[in-house]
Amino acid sequence: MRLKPPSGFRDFEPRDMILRKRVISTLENIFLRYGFDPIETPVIEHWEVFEGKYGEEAETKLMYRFKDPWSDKWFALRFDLTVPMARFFSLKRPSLPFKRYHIGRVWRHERPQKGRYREFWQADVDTVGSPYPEADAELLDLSINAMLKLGFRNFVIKLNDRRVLKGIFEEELALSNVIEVYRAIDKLDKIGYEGVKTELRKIGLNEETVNKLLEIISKEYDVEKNIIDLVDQFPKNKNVRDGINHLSSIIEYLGSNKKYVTFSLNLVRGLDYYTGPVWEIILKDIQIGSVAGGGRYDNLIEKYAGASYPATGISFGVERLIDAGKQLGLFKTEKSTFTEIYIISMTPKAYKMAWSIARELRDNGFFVQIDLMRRSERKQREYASKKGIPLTIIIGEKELSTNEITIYLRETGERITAKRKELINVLKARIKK
RNA sequence: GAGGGGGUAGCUCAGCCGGUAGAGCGCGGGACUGUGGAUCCCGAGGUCGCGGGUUCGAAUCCCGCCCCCCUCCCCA
Repeated sequence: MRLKPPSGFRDFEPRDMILRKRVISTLENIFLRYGFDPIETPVIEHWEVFEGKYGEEAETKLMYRFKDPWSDKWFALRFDLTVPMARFFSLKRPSLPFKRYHIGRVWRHERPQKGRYREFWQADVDTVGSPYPEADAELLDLSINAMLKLGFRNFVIKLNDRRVLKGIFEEELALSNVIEVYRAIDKLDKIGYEGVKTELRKIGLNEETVNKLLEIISKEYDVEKNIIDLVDQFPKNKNVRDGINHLSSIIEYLGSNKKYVTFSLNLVRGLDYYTGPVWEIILKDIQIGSVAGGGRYDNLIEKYAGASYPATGISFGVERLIDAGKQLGLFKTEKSTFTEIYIISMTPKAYKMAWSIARELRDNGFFVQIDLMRRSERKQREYASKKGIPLTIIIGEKELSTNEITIYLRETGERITAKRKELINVLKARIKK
């Protein structure tokens, strides 16, 4: 019997879960501040729901799909949370704008490596109904706040627009194999200009086109002013103009937060459903890929709903945030229990008193443990301190006779004596509830 | 799918010019009899990834397979 989970799947110990829950609730709290509400959808969907949404490679190689042996129907595990949301929206037709978040697992059958798993959590935030840049800007603003709240400082949001790419490469340069070209320029950060040059030649572009292309993508475009240059370069192209205008508006709404944003003509993103602005959050100090990604997908929902609904969203990669935060020393997995109080009993008689105190404390909302192993007082104390339980209560003959309780605070080594009747209040002063 | 590294106790690993297994941590218990995350003692736990070959004898040498990690690809 193999006890290890399948490749790319993981078990989480309490110490892992305590950190995960903290990260997730931080994100959730930010989402709520911007007025997004939670939904849940099933982990599997009918295959047809996913068909034609993500692109060829995702569908043929990366999705977990299977034929249900009982019904003979094709199903698949969800690949992201955006497409299930689109289905959900089309079924329920909530009022607009529909602002929802969804934190849950998704599955991708890729080769696992650092920061990449086959089962991982996404924290996805989307707005349906608004075609305007303010909806995109709100998500970027939210993202910046979320990153800051988690403790990240040195990050950048790379921003681009699919229409700009389309206008320049498909219309102006009339390239036929754009997908390959996009892939090549997407690698710019990794392999540099010379690397991209080699890739483009490999694709079969002539030298003139290669040079022109490199000239365009190698320019540093300032998010406020110089992106307008692009419009000047292609004055008659509507897609370029629309894209740039949209991006300019987003930047304007961001105000001082625009310092976290950079215009990246080499940002492409793989998923097929994006139609306008796209973005990715990159950590500068750490090589882990992007920790979040998203964009506008104005045509996706129409495939389910019949009518057109513009939408935009972003997904945070929970494991990447955690892995990166751990590596940067922002997060620690030292806590292995939520328990706040351990009650040590010295004798069987004292154990009865300990039991009744435990009940009282639990009734008052404290997280309490008491010995269940009939262990010695010494072993109970060892257990409490090994688990990192911050507060210990000791019950022995002395307490039984005087009706006073001894409280030991592990971190400071401080000892407090409290009358039995005042115990709850003394504890409440020490542990915020 | 391609390349690299690795699989020995729950974890991290040592042992590998062949003589059927060790450490540290962890885990369980005890001494210490009330404020000690201490110290000391004892103990449990391993088909040395799987199968075959060479050999009197294989964790160690040879072959095949499986799995894990890293990189590429792609992405969160």
